[in-house]
Amino acid sequence: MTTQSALTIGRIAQSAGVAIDTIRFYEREGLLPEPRRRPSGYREYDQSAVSRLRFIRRAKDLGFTLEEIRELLALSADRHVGVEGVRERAAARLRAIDDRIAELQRVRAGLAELVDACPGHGAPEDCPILKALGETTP
Amino acid sequence: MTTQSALTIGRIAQSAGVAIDTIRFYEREGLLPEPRRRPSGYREYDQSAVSRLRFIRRAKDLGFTLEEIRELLALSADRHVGVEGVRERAAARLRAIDDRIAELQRVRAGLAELVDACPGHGAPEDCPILKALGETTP
DNA sequence: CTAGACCCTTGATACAGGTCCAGAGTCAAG
DNA sequence: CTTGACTCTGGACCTGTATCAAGGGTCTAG
Repeated sequence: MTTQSALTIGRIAQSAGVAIDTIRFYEREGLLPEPRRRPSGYREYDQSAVSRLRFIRRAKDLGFTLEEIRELLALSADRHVGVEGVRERAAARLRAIDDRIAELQRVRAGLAELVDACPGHGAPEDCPILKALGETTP
Repeated sequence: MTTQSALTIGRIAQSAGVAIDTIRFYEREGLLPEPRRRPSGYREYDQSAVSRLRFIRRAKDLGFTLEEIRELLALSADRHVGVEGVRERAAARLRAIDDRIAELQRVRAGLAELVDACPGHGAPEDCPILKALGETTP
């Protein structure tokens, strides 16, 4: 089903949509296993490397750090506690996102109030934004 | 009203709640004006330095970068276009926050769906989180 | 065979926003 | 005067996530 074609780093970079340097960087960082090498030293990949790169990209889009992704990858290979671990990490990430959203909404509310109250002209002393930031004029 | 007491860097660090090194860093970066010096070379501050440090801290809490804060500070000193500029920057920041919130909510929805669908046990092949990330088992 | 595209390694660089250190000088209290 | 806390400078270092360069070897199409 899967062709065991030998892919070069350039090819998998292309099909996964990441830079070649990034792939070598991920390898150094332990996110990608070290691939086979040709006698010349060229790295040789198969399709699974592309899958893994896509995994990484999507997880990054979900806001996981590379460190967390490393964990997820380790967990996903562990068929004992793997799935529980993965679900737990994902739930934790979800909570972190919720916290971040709440925080941003707080900040947003504060800032929106200031922007609304600011006439947009006049003396710096009368600007509620500057006032709220704690200054009148330096 | 305000005492013109000579404050050392340690004192203003204390009362503004930032590290001494950070103050020197802000000075180098042009966020704080260079203060007077004692003959010994010690920096001498007055209360306004504390205000400015608090300004910086609050603006940082609102998500402004140091670069943006530098701008805000420059604008706040400009009594011609100052207030308009400040209001505009604040409004831009508000829009950026809204964008970020929307993005996080998209991500959150995607992740929540996966977490809900994951049974939390069983084979990695059956975990929708891992599946969605593009892997079965490495 | 050759030209040009590709790949290798090592190490430097970038961004933001600091933090830490060494070695030396200064200040205030007792 | 001594002691301990404070400050000075200059520069190295940190995290995270890459990106780039130099100098060389390899592969493939024509």
